[in-house]
Amino acid sequence: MVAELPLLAQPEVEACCAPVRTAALSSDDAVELARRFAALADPVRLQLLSLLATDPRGAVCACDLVEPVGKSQPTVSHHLKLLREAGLVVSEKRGVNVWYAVVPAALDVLRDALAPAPS
Amino acid sequence: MVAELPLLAQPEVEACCAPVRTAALSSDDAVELARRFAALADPVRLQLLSLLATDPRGAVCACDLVEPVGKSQPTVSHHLKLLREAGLVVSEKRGVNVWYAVVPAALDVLRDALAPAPS
DNA sequence: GCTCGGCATCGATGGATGTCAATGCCTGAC
DNA sequence: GTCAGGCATTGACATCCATCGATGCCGAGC
Repeated sequence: MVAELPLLAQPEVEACCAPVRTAALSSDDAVELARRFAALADPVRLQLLSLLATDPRGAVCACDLVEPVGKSQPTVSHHLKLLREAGLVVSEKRGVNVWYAVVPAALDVLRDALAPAPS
Repeated sequence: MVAELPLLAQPEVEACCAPVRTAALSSDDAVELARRFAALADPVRLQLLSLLATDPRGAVCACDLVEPVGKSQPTVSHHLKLLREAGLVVSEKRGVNVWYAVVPAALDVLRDALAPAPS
């Protein structure tokens, strides 16, 4: 339904940690989950994610991400790197430009971690 | 199904911000959402939330929260304060002790913010 | 009154993080 | 080869944040 451009290849996303509300979190699981939520704990990164997730092309050129968030190019590049390291986005070089796309499955994992306990 | 003890009163929880994957986030919404996710971006706070959410009594005495997370009493108190300020937990004094309970609706709000865009 | 126990607050410290200017590295065009 | 543009990296700086010891406050019991 989209994509004149091929979408970026989606990586496998590993689940993580029992849902917070279902079982007591182990210390290791808590560290890992916190690391992932930390990627969402910045306004610039949330705006970037939102821009990527809502673009009808399914991906956005890095050159089109700087102006909307109102930060310098190095700062945007820095946040994109963090998002990439958190597995929330993927990137791909296309000629001179770099295109970014969200990894929906990675957001789903975080969503599941907040799911209510069964019954 | 629970509660010999009365559960803590649940406050109203205000929704916040269009879902990240549905519409482009405004700058203000992004700041507010980031503030809420920041409350989840720490292992100790996630463990505390998990302890509260999974306790069959629906609430836990602060005195029973220090040992499980392996941090000092002031540190635990500090994190509980942040969780309270983020609206993720509520507290109530019962005699000498203070009891804490999660606010499930507040976690649901964060979950909804990560919901996939409607088809 | 005094004392003890539970929790919050304060103050200090070390480490993580957001930001930007300057710079480096590629790639494509000429 | 040279040049220009796009993005990443570096270095520096300021700010925030997690942590803990010490201390304060308050309620219950004596």
